Amino acid sequence: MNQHSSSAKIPKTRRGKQTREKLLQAAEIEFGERGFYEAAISRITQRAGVALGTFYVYFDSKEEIFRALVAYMGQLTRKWISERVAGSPDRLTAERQGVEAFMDFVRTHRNLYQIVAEAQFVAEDAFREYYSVFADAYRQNLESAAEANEIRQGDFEVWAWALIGMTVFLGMRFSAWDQQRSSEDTAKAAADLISSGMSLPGAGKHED
Amino acid sequence: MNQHSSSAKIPKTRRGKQTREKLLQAAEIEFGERGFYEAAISRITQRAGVALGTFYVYFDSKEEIFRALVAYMGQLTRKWISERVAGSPDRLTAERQGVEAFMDFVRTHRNLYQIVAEAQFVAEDAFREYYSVFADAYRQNLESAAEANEIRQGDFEVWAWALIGMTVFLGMRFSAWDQQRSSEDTAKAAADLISSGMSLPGAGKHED
Amino acid sequence: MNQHSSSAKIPKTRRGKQTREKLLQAAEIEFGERGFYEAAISRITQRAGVALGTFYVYFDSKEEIFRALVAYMGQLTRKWISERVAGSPDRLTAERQGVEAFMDFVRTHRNLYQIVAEAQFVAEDAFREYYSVFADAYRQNLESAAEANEIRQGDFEVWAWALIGMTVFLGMRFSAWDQQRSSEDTAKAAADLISSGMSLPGAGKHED
Amino acid sequence: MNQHSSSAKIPKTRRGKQTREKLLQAAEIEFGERGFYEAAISRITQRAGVALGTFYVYFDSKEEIFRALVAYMGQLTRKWISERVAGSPDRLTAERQGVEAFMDFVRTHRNLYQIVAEAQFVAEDAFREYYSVFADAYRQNLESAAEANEIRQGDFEVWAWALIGMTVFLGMRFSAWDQQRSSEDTAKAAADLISSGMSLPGAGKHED
DNA sequence: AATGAATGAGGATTCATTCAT
DNA sequence: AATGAATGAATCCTCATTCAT
Repeated sequence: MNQHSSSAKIPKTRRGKQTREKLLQAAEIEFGERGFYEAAISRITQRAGVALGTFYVYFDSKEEIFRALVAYMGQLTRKWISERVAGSPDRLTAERQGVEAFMDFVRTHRNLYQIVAEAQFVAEDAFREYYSVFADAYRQNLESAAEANEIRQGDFEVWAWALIGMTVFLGMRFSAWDQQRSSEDTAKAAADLISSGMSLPGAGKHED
Repeated sequence: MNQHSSSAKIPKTRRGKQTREKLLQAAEIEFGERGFYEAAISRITQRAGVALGTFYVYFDSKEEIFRALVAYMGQLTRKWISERVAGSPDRLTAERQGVEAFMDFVRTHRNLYQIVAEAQFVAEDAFREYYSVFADAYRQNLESAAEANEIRQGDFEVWAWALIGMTVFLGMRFSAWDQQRSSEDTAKAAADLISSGMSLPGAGKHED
Repeated sequence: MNQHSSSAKIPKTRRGKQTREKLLQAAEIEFGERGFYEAAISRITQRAGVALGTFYVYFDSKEEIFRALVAYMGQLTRKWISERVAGSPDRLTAERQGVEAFMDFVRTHRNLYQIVAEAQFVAEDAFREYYSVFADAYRQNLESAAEANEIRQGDFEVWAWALIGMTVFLGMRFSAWDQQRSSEDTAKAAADLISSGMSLPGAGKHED
Repeated sequence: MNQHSSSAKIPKTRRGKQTREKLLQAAEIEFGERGFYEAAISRITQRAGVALGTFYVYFDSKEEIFRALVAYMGQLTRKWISERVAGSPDRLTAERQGVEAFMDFVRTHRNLYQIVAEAQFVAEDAFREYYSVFADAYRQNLESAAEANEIRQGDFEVWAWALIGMTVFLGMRFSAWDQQRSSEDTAKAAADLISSGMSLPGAGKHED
């Protein structure tokens, strides 16, 4: 199951597939550690244990493998989170679990987080794609939850992006920068804000 | 008012100050349009109308001027937002105005937004500084508001970063990527979420 | 009719011969369109519909197939021209027909012309061979014609090369570059010069 | 008088001009000896005694310096020939002197001849330009000569290209390939052909 | 202060050729 | 005969930085 998409140059033999995979793994490390611009193809091939030219047997350019990686990250992130969120009793619990899952994801895959973040500058379309997929799914979830009367109505398009931004920044601040707070704790505080808002308990809602 | 200054090489003559300013302005455009890595000092000096060597009269390196720019952006953003938020009757209104102000800031200074975002990879400390200043102020505001009984109690450290993340992503999505929605509209929806949360109106708060 | 052959690696099976032929044809296009240096073996094999490695079953190197092609061009050009010139009533008519034939050859086989011309740099010996064969034949024709009293005596060695040069440049200028003039017209003007020279009709010949 | 044209990147100091000139001279040797494709910028700069990067201070690319060289060759060739032909008593003598001059030019500047010839593949427009300038001048000379009654009327457009082709091939064959025949001798034989044609002395001219 | 020439390390990419299967 | 994966030398070009004037 060759997950990492690309264009042509698909290996036909088992050996080829293995080599491609080795390159992808090496690239993940190299890009994650040094960033796109400081990364060197030669270092990727060295890490992969193949000759420089071998890289170009499987990828057209440095940018192409980067994009392939971002797309792969998308799959990986979604899988990671959906597994962790699956089976939530309700939307609000799912929120908390989602934030926590993402924070743990960043802790576990710091490199991958770097790659996605830098895609904003290197391959903006891939970057947009990455988050748009999340946003779409998010919006649908919110709609479903509203229909199921688990949450109230709202502008879910905006909410989705707001929640993603919140999650990403919490992951950046409390997972990538330092890990002084537990993911669980942080997620709980975030879920509290999301579900109840900041206004005083007694205050009537929808006051605008 | 030489806003940008940072470390050494401070010009003494009036002419020197002008040249430095011209370089900073040129750098803002160049970095904003092409990003740090694709930007070239030679192009900055060309834009500024000075010789290549002149750059090194005022800055030690490419990174230094970039940092100076990020720091400057911090001042600019804070000024822009605080002006727009000043005089809010309450915290909740301030929230809405803050989001809207940031979104408009991104619309107006797209280049600057790029620079700050890329600082994450080029000058991480400057990037952290940029947001930490916001987060600290935010937390204090929340604390004050809670004391003034405008909002309820909460984990303001987390809330501050969550709110910043929301704002940044909404700015990215609905100001930088496309502007199909008005800032006002988007900010209102965000403020709605922030103040009241997603849970059903009737549901008792603080159920955890 | 394996016209192209040159040195080693001659295929024994029918299938082998076909493959070799396919490679030669693909090479003709590739070299003709892109020139020797910009041509790529991989593109030749792609065009031929075989794997990269297959190339080296039939040819030792890029240069070898190029030489084979130049030799083939020689045969082709001579055949084309001699057919068009055969049966000329006299040398002077043959001249005109020869120029015209070459010009049409260039129009019809623009790629081949490119290959021969570039051989000057890639395989100088093959290039010299190509033209020397023409020059030798040309000289002999002139000698025969002189003996048959169709033309006057002269330094046929030089004349032969001069006439070839004329023809090649006319083909280049008025067939390869643009075709604003008909081959017939151009050939007529050239033949006029060749047969009668530029000097005034009355002027005594052989004045030196 | 910076003869070698180019685009921008014009040196402003004396030192700069000298460096540019050194590069041009080194390039002439490198291109002449190895051809465009086998030539290496690094070898050019080595020969010129400057660092690799210095090349790009004065030229945008390998192709650009090559073009500059071809243009320069044009001036050089024209100057060489016109000096040698100046003062010819009549067109026919001028022809002989022209052929001889070109042949000697090739003997003396074998490298330059190579460069121009290869331009056909590397920079076709520069190549066309090179010969078109000659052809235009040639045609005008023939027209003037005809008006002065030194030669008869004819299709001078074609004649000009024919004469150039003749000259080039004689230069190639008897100056570049080997020098067994003297330029003088060869030119005389060529002039004989050009002025009187091949047809028998008695034969009426303009028989078509 | 300003200039602009010079530097050279660094890196992406191409491609002819080899070879195990 | 045919395949296609692997190789690595070769080369162009960029650009931050230095320095003499």
